[in-house]
Amino acid sequence: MDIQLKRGLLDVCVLAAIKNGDSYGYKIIKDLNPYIELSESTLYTILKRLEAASMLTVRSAEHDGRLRKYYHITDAGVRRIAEFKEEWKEVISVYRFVIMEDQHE
Amino acid sequence: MDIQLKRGLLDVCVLAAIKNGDSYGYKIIKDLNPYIELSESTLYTILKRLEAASMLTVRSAEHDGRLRKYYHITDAGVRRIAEFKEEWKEVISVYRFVIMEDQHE
DNA sequence: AATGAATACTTCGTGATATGATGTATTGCA
DNA sequence: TGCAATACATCATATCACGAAGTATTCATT
Repeated sequence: MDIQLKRGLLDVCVLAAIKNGDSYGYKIIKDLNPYIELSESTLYTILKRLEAASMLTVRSAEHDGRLRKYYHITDAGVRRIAEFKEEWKEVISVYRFVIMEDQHE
Repeated sequence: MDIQLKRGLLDVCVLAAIKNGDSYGYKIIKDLNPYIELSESTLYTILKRLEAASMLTVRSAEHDGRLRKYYHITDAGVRRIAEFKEEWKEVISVYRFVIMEDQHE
């Protein structure tokens, strides 16, 4: 997918990926993969950003000797998803404009 | 609208705005305004980018003593809109993922 | 035992890009 | 005379996705 189109979706995808149960970096990538591709560097950047914005909290845990950082969504994170859904109405309106102009031929 | 969401839409909006007839900067902003807001500096940056990518051509004309630069869409520009419509299917798939996770409560 | 793939997280540099600020210049209205 | 609207231009800045490179462990295969 076009990188510019991704920009508006990635943050919310990550929040959605942890909404129904805490998850960790590697798993989030695997879970999102069928819908949207993102690299590790991208994901960890996003996780840090969302943490700084208090949209998720982190807890470290050891699993089979390996470190895992579990991410938990906050109320602000849940609200962010709700906002996204609201904004989507505007996105659809913009999409319709493009289609309308395109089919005007 | 969230700036990140805009990023994937602006270029195509500008192309759509000139698809059915050449237009100029100031008019493009007014025409797009009901659907998506963008400032002059943003628009002129986009127009330059699209011109560099051969998605539109420019022609200067004088109108009431004032300079106007009319922008004309190229075949590549038309193709860009078609590509956008294809990519939109992926966007919808991502949106559905977010909704699905959100309503999982 | 050794090798490599998979798991798991981290940091850094880079390029793309939307936007505010600022500037120039003309037209038209109050 | 002054101000809003029209019309285009440039610059600096902040945000962000991503590749590259690194560290370290587990597990299956040879």
